[in-house]
Amino acid sequence: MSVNGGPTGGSGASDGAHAAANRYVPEATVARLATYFRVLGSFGENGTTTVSSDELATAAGVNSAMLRKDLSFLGSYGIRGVGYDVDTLTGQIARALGLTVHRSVVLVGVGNLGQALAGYAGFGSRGFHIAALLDADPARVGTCIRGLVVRDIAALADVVHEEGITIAVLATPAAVAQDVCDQLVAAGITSILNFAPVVLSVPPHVDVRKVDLAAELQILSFHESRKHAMPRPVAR
Amino acid sequence: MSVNGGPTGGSGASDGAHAAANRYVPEATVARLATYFRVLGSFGENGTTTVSSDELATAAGVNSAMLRKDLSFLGSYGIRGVGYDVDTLTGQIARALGLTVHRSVVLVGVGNLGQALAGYAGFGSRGFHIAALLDADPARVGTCIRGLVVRDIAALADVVHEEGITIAVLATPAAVAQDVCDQLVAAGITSILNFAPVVLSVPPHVDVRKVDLAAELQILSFHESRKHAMPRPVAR
DNA sequence: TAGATTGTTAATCGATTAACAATC
DNA sequence: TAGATTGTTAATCGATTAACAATC
Repeated sequence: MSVNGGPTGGSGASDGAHAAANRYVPEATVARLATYFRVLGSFGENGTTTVSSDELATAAGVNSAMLRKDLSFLGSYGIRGVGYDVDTLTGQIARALGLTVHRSVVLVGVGNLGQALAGYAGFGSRGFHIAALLDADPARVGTCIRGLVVRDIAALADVVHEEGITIAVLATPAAVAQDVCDQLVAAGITSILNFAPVVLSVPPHVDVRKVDLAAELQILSFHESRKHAMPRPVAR
Repeated sequence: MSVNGGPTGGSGASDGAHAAANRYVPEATVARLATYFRVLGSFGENGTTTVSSDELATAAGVNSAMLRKDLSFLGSYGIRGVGYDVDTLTGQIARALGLTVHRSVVLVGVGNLGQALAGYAGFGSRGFHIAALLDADPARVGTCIRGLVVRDIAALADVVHEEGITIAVLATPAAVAQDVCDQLVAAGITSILNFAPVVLSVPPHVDVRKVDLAAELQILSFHESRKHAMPRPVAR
């Protein structure tokens, strides 16, 4: 399945005014829905009940035409001349993102980065519960991190089945990431958030998203070079 | 400037066989160059001296036509019928990404995630040096993390000027991220890697890339919903 | 009604891919 | 030369944007 991109399969079926339950949603739109969801949360906390596409787009850092197009994939939940009801829209985006069902994740690899992820408050506050921590290092197994006992990677299949987990966060060293990934897939995991700087091979039914911290800096470095580069002489 | 996207400005100028120093490079290509660079590193460590576009593309998880097109933006460094020399190509990508000059970064916010980033070996091994750690919390200032003393955020301008830093990693709480961002920009930072779940406002000459961990899980959640969704009855 | 704002269309733009001539 | 593989073209595909009719 797609690795940080590629279209989201769906029907192209007909639809009534609100019958948008399962429409095709472009991958680029899905990524932005997560941003809209977060920004809507801030509006809600402020007590704002209604937002226009212009206000929401500005807060999310996108063009308002794009915002309206994105939202149109979910259905027609705005009111012309008025805007969007914050609560209604929040709920619809939550539904679209699958956040209305409880989602537990397993975190594999509690080294430097894994420990930080285990303690990252942003997961909990935004709909995800880290249900288990796993590691292969006997020195780490049995230790307690943020109230969770680190279990042996051998318990993976048990943990996944007991808790009904389908999403894993992979934060192991690069050298063992593919091996652990294979174990995750064998245990029934179908979505992986990969922090190890390797390209994972997975079967087609498994989604992988990768976060490559050094690559992000390299991309910034590319733009830095351009900013400070001497203009080239024009070709004669 | 672009926020995780948007084209990279450049000339469209003519070029000889190897005169690719400053050509326009699409943003999507820049992101993949970082992957090619890492994969080429592995080939080099293995002692491989030559790779074909097919081998490199497979290892990088992309189509070989796309790989060749990506590389063509850098110039013409392959040999028809043979492939690419690993060292030559590695060097050319390093040059394109601006990794041939030393790049120091400043990390602001040494909380849970910031501490992990400070200790993340992947930065150092892939061309970046964390030159300073800053925090606003007096309880953290003066502590030592991975051999670096945490300094007060008030020292930002000094640190940036002393070390010639233009890239910052922002790992503060969301509530203060925009304020700290403004300080970074005022101090002369022109590239920011943002881990705080907020949309940052920056002037046009500043690049921001964001890493939103919860958003990544939400995107996976979206696809999970689709995988397990009941097929909708066909409209009558 | 007049003003405001949505939802959608159509144009544009950028990215991906297959195919193949060039050439090692 | 024959075989292999690059670099580039052109077609396709998907994403973004401006503009505006629909409608609250």
